[in-house]
Amino acid sequence: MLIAEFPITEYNLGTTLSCGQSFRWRQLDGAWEGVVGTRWVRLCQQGSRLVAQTAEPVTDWRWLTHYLQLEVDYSKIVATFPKDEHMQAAIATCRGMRILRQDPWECLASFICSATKQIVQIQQIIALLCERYGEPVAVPKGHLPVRSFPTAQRLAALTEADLRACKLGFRAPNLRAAAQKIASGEVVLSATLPLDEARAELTKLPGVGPKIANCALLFGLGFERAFPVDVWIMHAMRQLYFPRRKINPDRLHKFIDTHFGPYSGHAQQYLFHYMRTHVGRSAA
DNA sequence: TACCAGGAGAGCG
DNA sequence: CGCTCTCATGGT
Repeated sequence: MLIAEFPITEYNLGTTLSCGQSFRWRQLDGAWEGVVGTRWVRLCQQGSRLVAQTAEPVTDWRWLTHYLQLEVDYSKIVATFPKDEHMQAAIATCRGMRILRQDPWECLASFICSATKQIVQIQQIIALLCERYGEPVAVPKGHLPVRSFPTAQRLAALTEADLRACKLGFRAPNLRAAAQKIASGEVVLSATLPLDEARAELTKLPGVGPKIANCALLFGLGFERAFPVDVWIMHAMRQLYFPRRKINPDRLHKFIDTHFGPYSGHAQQYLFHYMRTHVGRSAA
């Protein structure tokens, strides 16, 4: 099978693939093209069905349904979000947006590249890394060649200069060292440890602090309570939840832990996308 | 042009 | 502990 259809409800594919949790999807002729693991795939949402096309025959589609989290009950998650006006506005804006389940290494490495970069630039950096150091992936006839995201082993073998040439700047030594520690097993990407321990493991890596660790935990390792706080979320907190009040970091984390519920990571992504698309960064 | 970007970490008082 | 500075590069 090169083409499969999946019934979907309350799923917004476009928003999900372009909201800043992943960086390799491109919109082309009303469809989305990307690479999941080592497979090229084209996705198209037609109302309540999702059409997926691959380059090579597929019998087991779980790699895709798991990545897209198609089996997840959307309304159950949104029902746990707080009922405050800002969250409700964010839900209205982002309806159907899902949290993906990405490859943990690709996700971690991508967010190591993301530090103080705009999303467009992150996409460029990752495109360069894949183009130069990824493995070729099968594509349909006549399609431009595509490569997978480079493994930790591959990046670990590069020089800092190789990475700087991919526009990583001061992130280059961090990505290199992280790749080496993951490749050697010195640091483990665990989806089964308690959240705090999994985060502590990740922050052993150079260039990985709480924000980037939480991104890897949420988008790659399935920790749905991991709550990345970047500049946009700080704007949301200051502008929406603590207007004209000084934010004490300790109090902020208590608020985050208690206010947003068991799927706070999802709620975070709603606020992030809402701020970027409908509120803006003014009055920071 | 000046400011800022899905930050982290060192140095300082 | 809390603040400031630096890191590299390019978008707006």
